[in-house]
Amino acid sequence: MPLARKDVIDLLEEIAMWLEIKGENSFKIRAYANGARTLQMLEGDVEELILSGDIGKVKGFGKALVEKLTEFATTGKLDYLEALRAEFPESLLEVMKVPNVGPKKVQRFYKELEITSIDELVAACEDGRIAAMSGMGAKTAGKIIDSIERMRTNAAFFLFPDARAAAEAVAEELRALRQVKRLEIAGSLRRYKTHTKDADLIASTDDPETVMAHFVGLPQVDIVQEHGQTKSSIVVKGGMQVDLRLVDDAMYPFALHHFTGGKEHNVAMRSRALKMGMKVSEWGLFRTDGDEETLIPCTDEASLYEALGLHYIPPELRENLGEIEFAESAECPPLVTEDDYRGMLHCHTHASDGSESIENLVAHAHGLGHRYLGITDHSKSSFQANGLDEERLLDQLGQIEAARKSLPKGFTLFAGVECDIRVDGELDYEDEILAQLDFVIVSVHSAFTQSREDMTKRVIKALEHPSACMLAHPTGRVLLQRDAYAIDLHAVIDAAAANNVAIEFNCNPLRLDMDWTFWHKARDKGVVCSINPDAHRLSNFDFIELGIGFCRKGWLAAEDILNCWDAKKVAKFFKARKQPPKPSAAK
DNA sequence: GCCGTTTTCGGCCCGACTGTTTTCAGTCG
Repeated sequence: MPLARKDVIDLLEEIAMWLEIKGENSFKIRAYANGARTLQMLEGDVEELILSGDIGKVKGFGKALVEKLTEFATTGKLDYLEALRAEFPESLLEVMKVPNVGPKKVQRFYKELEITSIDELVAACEDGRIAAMSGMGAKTAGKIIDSIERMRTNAAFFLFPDARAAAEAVAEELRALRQVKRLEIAGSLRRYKTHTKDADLIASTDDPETVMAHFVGLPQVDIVQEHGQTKSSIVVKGGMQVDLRLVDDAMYPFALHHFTGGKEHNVAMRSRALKMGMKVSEWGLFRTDGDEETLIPCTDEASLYEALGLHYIPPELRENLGEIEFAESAECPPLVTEDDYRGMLHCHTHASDGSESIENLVAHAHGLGHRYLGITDHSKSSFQANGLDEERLLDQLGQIEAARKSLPKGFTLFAGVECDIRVDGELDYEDEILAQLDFVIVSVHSAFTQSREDMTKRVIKALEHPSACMLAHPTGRVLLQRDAYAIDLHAVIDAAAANNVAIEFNCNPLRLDMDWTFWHKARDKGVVCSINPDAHRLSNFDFIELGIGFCRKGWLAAEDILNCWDAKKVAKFFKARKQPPKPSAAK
């Protein structure tokens, strides 16, 4: 049984968690947590990386981590972790997940009250045992019960568009106040993370008291968690937490930068400042000289970066995944914008499971300023989606041909299909049928439980088919609902590059697939990206904006994205891929 | 536990809010 990346990540994360509960040195804990995080992004076969010893060359993996990972990769277990597990009941890891309950409390509850589970914690809060502990009180017990209640009733995470909509609603109310000078949504929403726990708003004002009072009194407030002078925190109806930070307008760029994060980006920025004899926080950038601190004024985030010897780093890239090193020597490449988008290449009509006619889709796309559109209904194996058999597909081809006679001037309509990749990697139509189309998208809609090896082979075989032009939603994940199927995406990316097949960034907010973390490397290997909402109705075109944001996060520029090319170049890309079918003996 | 253009030892990012204290620990981001 090969060692999966996820097993190693889970291992390191679990160790970090136990060390926290034990009350270990926080830097030791961070070493394990950072190791897990680094592995998430590291390319290549993790088992190979460990067994070859190359893992030791990766920053953050020192002697201790290398030894432990080697033991785990060789024997399948780790004595160090077993020993940690033996010290505490495993269910304490669950208790750690309760908001406002951290390692110190977990440890005390366990040692003093023998609490090992969330249920036992609730009981102890209710019967007064928690309140009776030194340093605790009735409020603490009540707060813990509330946290558990919220954790159980609300989803822990919110999808990007839901979270942003909730944040926008609050932001709009606050912007309407004359006391608010500047306000922005910061945090993970500004960085385009696929899902988020809360929203962070940053605003500048001369009158924090009034603004805060208004914030905690908004009609959408369900619970006020904190109400301070510079920071307050509410839970809005629907369950999402929204934090507001208020600063003086001169401090706004520092606060905006700080609360945009991400955490690791900030840590790296502060270390950098220290090395340069400066100090940076949400309250400013200071030159330090002994106890003397002199503020270095910055009018915006760009000047903050400049003061630290860096080119500007767009928010989407701030994850400490190489962007700081990049910005030391070069300007950030021009990332794709919404204005670059010229046409959508994956949508469904009412012939399969969409709700619109070809004409309506064309009119809508044209109305949005698009210059072309690709029609791609499901193929025959997708019974659940009313997939088209050969006869219906050819009939649709005729309809597209007819529709082309009355297209808006300069608009191009591509005839395609979203063709199922069958269990064995074969495509869902004969080559002669596929060859009649302008382009073919291939994707998996069945047998999600195949082994990683079989699924990878299956998809790669489809990419090697001469008609395949694009791989749609490469992992099949449905965020917060269904995990990705097991697949070696790095191998798939290599195959896509070798065969010049585009990979989709499916910007349906439930999919956002292939994940942003892979695009930087995929682009470097020459893979072309195609941003598509996989539209089933007209409103789905709105998802394109999300796709642009997430592809910016993946470091992509307009030239890397098929949909930003003009129709002629797109057609050329499809044609280059498509090869004429071998003459059939029957004809 | 990791790391090194101050360092192989001694650092490691910084601050707000809450609850329980009466100066601070815990938690969060």
